[in-house]
This record gives sequence, structure tokens and C-alpha cells, in this order.
Amino acid sequence: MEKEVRVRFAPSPTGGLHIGGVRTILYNYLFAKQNKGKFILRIEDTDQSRFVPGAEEYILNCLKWCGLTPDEGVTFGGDYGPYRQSERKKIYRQYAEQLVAQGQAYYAFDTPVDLENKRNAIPNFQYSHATRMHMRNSLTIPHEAAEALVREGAPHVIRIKIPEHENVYFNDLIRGNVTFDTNQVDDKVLLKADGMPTYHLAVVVDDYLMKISHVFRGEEWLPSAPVHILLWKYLGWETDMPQWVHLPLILKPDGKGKLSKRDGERLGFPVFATEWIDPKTHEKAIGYKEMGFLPQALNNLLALLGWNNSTEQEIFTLQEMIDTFSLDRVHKGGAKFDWDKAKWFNAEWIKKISADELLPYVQEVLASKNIYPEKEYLSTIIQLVKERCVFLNDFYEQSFFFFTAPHSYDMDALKSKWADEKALFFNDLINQFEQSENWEAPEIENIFKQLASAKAIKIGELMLPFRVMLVGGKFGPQVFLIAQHIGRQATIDRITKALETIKL
RNA sequence: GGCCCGUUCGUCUAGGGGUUAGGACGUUAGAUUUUCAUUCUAGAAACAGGGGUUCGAUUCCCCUACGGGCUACCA
Repeated sequence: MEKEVRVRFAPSPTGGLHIGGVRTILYNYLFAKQNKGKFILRIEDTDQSRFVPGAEEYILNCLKWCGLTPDEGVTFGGDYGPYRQSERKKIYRQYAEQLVAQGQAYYAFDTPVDLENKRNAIPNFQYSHATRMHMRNSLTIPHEAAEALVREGAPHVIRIKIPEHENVYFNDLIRGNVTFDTNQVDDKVLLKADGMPTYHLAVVVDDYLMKISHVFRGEEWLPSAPVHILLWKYLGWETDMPQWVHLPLILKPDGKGKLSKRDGERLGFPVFATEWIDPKTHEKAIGYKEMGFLPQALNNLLALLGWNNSTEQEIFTLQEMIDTFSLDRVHKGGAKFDWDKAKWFNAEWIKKISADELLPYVQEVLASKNIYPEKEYLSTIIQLVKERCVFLNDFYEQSFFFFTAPHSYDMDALKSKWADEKALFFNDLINQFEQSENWEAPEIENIFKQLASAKAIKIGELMLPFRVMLVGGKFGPQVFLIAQHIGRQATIDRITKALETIKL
């Protein structure tokens, strides 16, 4: 009897969405879709001190841009709401209390200052079986006194009482069997003094209540897995416990450690999916979207950072990933992020999709420069230049001259080996252009070459000046194609104007 | 420090007891493109080290080294 696949992404809304998070979302999504299950979005906002206005809406927008839409969750509805933990506050306490009643958790009255002092006084201090009897909690003070304190509203937390000399085993779908000795695990806080649960309690309670079948999360959660497993057990839900899937981390390209926002700034690439502006500091971190990435490319490159389908295929549509994704083909080791390869993926995707699919993106890029071309014409131009673009933003540099005449010229390129005879050539060229019957690239090229040979000037000496006259510099696609698409009159006007500029 | 996880070209990875250890990015050299990019061809480039097991280990086991993560009333 197969359990329905229900997976969730549960971000803490505290800032920009890191690409590691996007990859976790992607794996969740692929797995859910492949198994005809549900992908759920839950907001883990149990830390009120870290509340950042706008962060939740930002995550929703990221998801939308990536095209990885949840089936259920915050703003998407579902039968297991609310999906925001701050709105579930009242349901957690009873479970913590249940554990206290069962003797598997206890009230602790130590203040943050007490703990701070302990940590300073004792190296490697852990609140655990070794120390709990020296602390101020319901294990060390008389039971009635502790109960009274709680009743009177004395500040307290509830901590899990981790057993001694036990081993916690579990099977991670990526790593296989993992074992922990409970003697090494500390008594984590379950319920904070403000009445909010910590991640540890909330994640277990909500995953149970929301019938989560598989927990995908970063490897940084591995050390707290034994706490969660013990909680599943103590709460009596062991048979419903989800499968654990701890994903490898995305590491810095150079030095040590996991990829952070700072690395992006330092090395010049985005770390967030879309732009994030911190509401307090107004600090701006650019995103893949703003950098000119196609969401298909971001998904594709992230999927391949840690997973492959054993073939040599590298370019995958979302559907292809859904069809071939497999957890046992996810790598165990962390992957250093490679910006060069990321750019390659985007260039490949720009080449892969059609001009029409590219159209809305390019329209947006050009609109930011106040260029609003007619759709059909733009589509033709996109087809002409798309293989020269790495970023969507490159479409401006690669195509602006199809819509507007150059404002300046690369004079070195234009004047190289310039001579009066060349000015004469271009004057005659204008005449010939005016008289030509049609205006297609081969015809234009023909006229150009015949005139050059009539005047005994090498084509090579003429092509570059012609190009610079039309576009302003040494760039762009085949020059006769440019002439064709900007049209006869624009071509003549641009030559005329350039000739005047050279005279000056 | 303790605990946990990991380790194939510079990077992402395929492979798996006997292979010329494959691909991709990047890189180098050439061809094409009378700009540049694209494209094409060729090249350099890896099994961390030491012990086992075995006729034979890059592949299985152990140790070491190295890398990473965690060690909050943060997630």
C-alpha cells in the first residue's frame, strides 16, 4: 500500500531565495510530479525576531518565475492549513506538554543569560544528559514547584529529554544508513519562552499533520535528524514517519564552505533566484532573473548540480527532468558552483527555444531602453541574433541597431586605411542601392561586390567600414542581412550620415 | 574539540573488480564565419594516500589525510 507522495518546501521568510533553496524546491517538485503527488509550500516563520516584511511575497514571486508552482500551501489552499506556522502557534504547545507528561521532555527555567554564562564558563557546553541535572529545570526542582512556576507564567522553555546510551538509526534515501549516538545529542528546545515552537517541534508536528511522505532538505539538517526521529517516536507517530532525503550542499566556487550571498558579490554572479532588496538596509542583491537568465536554464543547471540521469544529456526540459529524475542518482558530495557553466546553460537555452518564446523576454529588455519594435519584425531579428546572446540582456547590445541608427562610430575601425576612393565607392553604392530592384541580402551583396571589383578595391577593405556605418562598431550578424532588415532607406541614410561624420 | 556526511580531469559528473577511465564547462591549437559570436575538428587534463580482500583493484573493507556540515529559546 503506497502512501500518497506529499512533499513540502518550508522556507523561513527572512530574505532572498538562495539557489540552494531553488534546487531543493526543484527536487521536491520533480519528485512530486513524477509520483503524481503534491508539492506543498509551508512558511516557517516561528522566529518572530527575524521577521522580514515582504519576504514571503518575494518567495512566492520567485516560485512563480521559476515555474515551480506548489499544489498546496500558503496562497494555494489545501485541506491541511493554515500553512503559515505563526498561524498554527496554538497547536504546538499541546504536543510539547504531552512529551512533558510522558517524561520525554521537561520545563527549563534557565534564562538566556544563564546559558550564556555556562557557555563561557564551560568549553563545549551542551545542555544534555551530562549537564541537565545541574541546570534549573523541572528535573532538578520539585515537580510541584515547577508546575507552579509554569502556571504562574514564569518564563520557561520546554526541552526534549534525549535518552542516554541509545543509537538512532535511519535510512536516508541518498546516503543510506546513518547512525547517531544519543549521548552526543543535546536537549534541544522544543517550545520557546514566547510560546512559539522551534523548528524541531514545528517541523515534526506539521509534517505529521500535513501527511508529508518525504522530507527533502539540505545536508546541514543531518545532525538534527536524530532529534526529529525521536520526536516522531515519542509522539507516537513512528509508522507515519516520512522518508528522509538530505541533499548535498552547493559550495563556493573557490574557497571553503557553502555558497553564500557574499560569494556572489565577491565573484560577480547572482546567488538569489530573483532580485532581493533588504527592506531595512536597502541593500540590493541581483537575481538570476535580472541578470538575464531564462528560468528553464536556472532549473536545468541547478538540477545538474548534483544529479544526472546517467546519460550524456545535459539540456533538459522540466518535463524531461520529471520523467527521468531519480533519488538514487543524486550525488552525495557537495558541488562547487561553476559560473562559467551556468552561463553556458543559459546560452544553450536561448539557442534552444524559439524566437516567439523569447519574444516577451526580449520585449522587456528592449522596453527598458525605450525600444518598442513591431512583433513580427522583432521575432525575425531575435532569430538572427539569438545564438550570439549569453544573457537575455545581451539582446540589446546585439540588436539595437536594427531599431535605431548608431549614435557614434568606432572611428578607428571606420577610418582604417580610409581614402577618398572609398568615399567615392560609398557614394556610388548609394546610387546603386537606390536603383536596385529588390532589397534582399544576396542582391545587396551582389551590388556591393560588383561595384568593388569595378573600382578595383578589395572587398576586405570595404566590409568593415560598411558594417561600422550601419551599426557603429565591429559587431552584429552578417552585414548584408543587417542592411536587408533595416531597409533600403535606412541603409542609405546611415551611409550618408557616416560619410559626413568621417569628413569632419 | 566532539559528532555526522563526503572524496574520479581546474569544475560538474559517467563508469565500475580486468576499460585506450567516457561526456560537459573551462582551457589550448586549427577550420569556418572578409567583425564578433555560433558551429566544427583536434589536444592537454582525474580515480587523495596507506594497508588489506583478490589471480587482478579506481571499483569491496579498514585506517589516515583532506573537504564539508552541525554543535542557539535561527531556520
